[in-house]
Amino acid sequence: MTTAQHSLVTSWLARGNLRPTRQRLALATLLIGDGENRHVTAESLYAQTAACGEKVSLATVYNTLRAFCAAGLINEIVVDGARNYFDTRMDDHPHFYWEDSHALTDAPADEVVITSLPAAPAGMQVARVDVVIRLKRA
Amino acid sequence: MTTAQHSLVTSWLARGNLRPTRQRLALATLLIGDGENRHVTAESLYAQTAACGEKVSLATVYNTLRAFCAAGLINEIVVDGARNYFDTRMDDHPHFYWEDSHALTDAPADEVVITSLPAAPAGMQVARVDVVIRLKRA
DNA sequence: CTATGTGCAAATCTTTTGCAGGCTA
DNA sequence: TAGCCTGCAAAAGATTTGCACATAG
Repeated sequence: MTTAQHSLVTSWLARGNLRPTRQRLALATLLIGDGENRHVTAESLYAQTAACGEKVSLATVYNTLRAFCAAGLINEIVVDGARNYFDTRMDDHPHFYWEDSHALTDAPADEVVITSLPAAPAGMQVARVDVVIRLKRA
Repeated sequence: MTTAQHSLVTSWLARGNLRPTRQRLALATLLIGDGENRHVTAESLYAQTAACGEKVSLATVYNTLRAFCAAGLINEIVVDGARNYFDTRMDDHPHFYWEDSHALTDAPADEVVITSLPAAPAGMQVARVDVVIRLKRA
């Protein structure tokens, strides 16, 4: 981890009022360290920590992803009943879900245009509009 | 179950090449017996069978919903990592997901207009576009 | 009669939780 | 120091599966 990454990640955690522990720094660096958006599952992120030599328990990966989510630093995306995905990008945007590989990627937001949306039922408000474009092998 | 319902449900099962067993008839009647669209989970459907005196095991409810799905008679909708929902309506249409009650309902399809959609990546095709409008208490 | 379908209990898989010890502010 | 974190193992929930018995065609 470079010093530039370190301060980026540290301030990111600070924004969520989360203490910069070794484990959180490691996970946060994997998530946002290079400025790219990431789509991970607990398992995939856990595998990455192992791959780069960081020692973080699976339970902590789960707990930390939940903590990041509760702190408004990442988003949870539901596309597959078998596992939870988390997205480092916070704005409401469409996704591609690759059904054969179980991969989740961003879809170009400017190419998905929703012209109209029903009003929320009485007493309710729209929390978010999820658009998932499910892809299968042609 | 009226005779009209019986023939409706029987032909529905036949369309999926599924034998009309007592359990399947019971479940199918609850799902499409009155012509209305239903959104169920395995648990909710199981509870309904119990409520109307039909004896079907929970495992069979799970297996049967999977069978209906594989036969193209119902659709699986993913909106909540904790449980699977099934929709008796087969066309691609938007949903309201009530986050506080975990209920899933149809959203008026004509009020959700998607003007443009990105092309599927090379070698892929769009299987379905899921639109879920997540509602929270206002 | 033969292939399917069903029920039960056990197994699986992902995610959460209790608790003792460690670490940040 | 006080409170928040972490790790481990156990718990929890939803769903699937193995196997013996039942049933549709």
